[in-house]
Amino acid sequence: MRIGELARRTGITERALRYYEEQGLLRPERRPSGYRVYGDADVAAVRRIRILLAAGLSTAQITQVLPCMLDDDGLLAPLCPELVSALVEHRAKIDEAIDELAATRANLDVIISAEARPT
DNA sequence: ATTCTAACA
DNA sequence: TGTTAGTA
Repeated sequence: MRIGELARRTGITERALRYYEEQGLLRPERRPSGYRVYGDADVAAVRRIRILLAAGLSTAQITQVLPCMLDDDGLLAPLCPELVSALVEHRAKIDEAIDELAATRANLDVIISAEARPT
């Protein structure tokens, strides 16, 4: 199938699909015309990519992580133990980000509650 | 009608 | 990422 059909079947824009290829996440074949040709397996591949992106992984990390992931019809499970620890570390990063945002929100609250009263 | 690359009021 | 221009 060409990019248009893959886009329809995955709900991902053609733009994003081409971007995934640039990042090495997909390696579609090329017709002599230059058109990309994807296989049925790519539909599942895109879903896996979306799951990993939604988990906050960068495209570079996804490229390395995908090879040691088990895809039990939609449910991704980390195989390599190194990957598990890497994901746990990623989770810690998220916790840090949450803390920083909470601090930022607290600073904003101080400003909001200090609203000037009419004189 | 579709897809491709490259580029950005 | 959207979008658009100019092609094949």
